[in-house]
Amino acid sequence: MMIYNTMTGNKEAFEPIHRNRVNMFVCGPTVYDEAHIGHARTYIAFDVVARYLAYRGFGVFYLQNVTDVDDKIIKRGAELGITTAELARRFEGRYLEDMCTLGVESVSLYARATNHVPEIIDQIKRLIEKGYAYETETGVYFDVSKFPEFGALSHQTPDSLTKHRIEPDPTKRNPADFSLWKKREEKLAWDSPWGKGRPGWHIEDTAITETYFGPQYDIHGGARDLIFPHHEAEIAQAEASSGKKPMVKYWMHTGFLNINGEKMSKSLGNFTTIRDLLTRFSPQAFRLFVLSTHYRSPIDFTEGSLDQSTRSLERISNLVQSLNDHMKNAVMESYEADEEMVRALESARGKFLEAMDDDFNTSLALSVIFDLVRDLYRYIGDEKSSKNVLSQALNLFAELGGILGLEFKAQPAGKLGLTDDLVELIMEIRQKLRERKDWMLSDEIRDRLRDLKVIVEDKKVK
RNA sequence: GCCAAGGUGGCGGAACGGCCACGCAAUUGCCUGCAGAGCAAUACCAAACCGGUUCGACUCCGGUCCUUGGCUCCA
Repeated sequence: MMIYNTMTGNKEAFEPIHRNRVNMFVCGPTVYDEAHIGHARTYIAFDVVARYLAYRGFGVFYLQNVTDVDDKIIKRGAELGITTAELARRFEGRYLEDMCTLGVESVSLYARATNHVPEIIDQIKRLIEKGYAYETETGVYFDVSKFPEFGALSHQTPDSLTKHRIEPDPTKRNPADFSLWKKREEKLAWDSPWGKGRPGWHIEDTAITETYFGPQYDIHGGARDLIFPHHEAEIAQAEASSGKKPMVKYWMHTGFLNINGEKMSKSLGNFTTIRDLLTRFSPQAFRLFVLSTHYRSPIDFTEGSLDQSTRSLERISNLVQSLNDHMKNAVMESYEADEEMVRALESARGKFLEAMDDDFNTSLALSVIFDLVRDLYRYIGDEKSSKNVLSQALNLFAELGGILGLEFKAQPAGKLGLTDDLVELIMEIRQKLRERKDWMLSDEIRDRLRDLKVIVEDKKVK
């Protein structure tokens, strides 16, 4: 199994530190606002990574932080006139709901920054003791000049990192030095050896990973924009405080999600939240959309491509529906075509896993599924299908769908405010009309139901 | 300026030194009472441009042009 490692810029054979256990950390959200579809892209991608590792027999511990202390949270809380804790809990709750809707269910533990302040303080203390950090009137800073590897992940040398957009704190020795502890006399503050204050941006992640994983672990993930400075800072803090290198064996980064070819940002007004997305498209269609591009590539969100994904998903769901229908009438017989079909099923699984083994190539893995879909349509089109083959096929779709977090099921009618029984009743009456060849009325029923988003697809009248 | 990724058919999007990706959309045929679903077939040289290597390049090498992202807010 190969994983592309941002640190080395190469695909590397995946070998966890502890035989078949995988410790994996992905940077979670700062909970000051609704989660957007960029978050969704990244977390769906890593959900599939975790699912696949588990499928491959690894014991996966997937840890994610929730940053609930930050300038933006404080600012937003003040705007809304609520405490930072209230604000953070509100958006944390909404974030978890969104993830649940999107089928992101592989995370083993969510860890709040504010629940790990003692560990954060402890780590900062060690950094000062070892001479990697220094205190000024405004806070505690990491001295980048003491850590020559700073910049390795983003492939930059420390002296090239002199540009800055935000005016650096004047008490810092070097503009590239970053904050570990901010001295603040605000409501949201903790006691520390350096007086009241709160953690800097990067330290919560290394304190959390050290708590649960120790100084070294297997996979650290996040979106590309976190490579610098966030992940560089994490490496510096963790490796300097523990003395162990490397902190992380495999660095994985997802590509950005753009909207209509533009970066998503509040100032451009193209900021789309997960909730907004889900009023227009199904979570499953969005997952398919995300997985049809490799996780490292940028992906462009447009209405058109989501429509495409919706239809693509229907192609698979329609097949699974047909397989289930055939199951009802199938007999325990075997046919000539069976052997070939069973071989195709096995071969599809093999190719699917081969694609996933190659740095989680979900796009290629999906093409294997679509090839199989066509083969199965051919198979059941011959009207001779054995129960054995059909159930093997259905099991395979459940198995592979489970890896991708896709269910391949038709939308249930219940969601539309109609009970299944009522729809069944209408179907039965309409079927009688069709037997009498009352096409006018049966077509009208079909059209009217379509207006209600109930799609009727007829088979041959016997 | 520095660093990184990339330019593939009408669209989305993979792999690969020579063979059909796959999906969506389109056209035709089959099937169907019709529609849908589905099957089959078709789409002039699909590969940003210019050189080179090679029997052969979308795929390798060199150069040019362009796009996007990061450079301490950011999944």
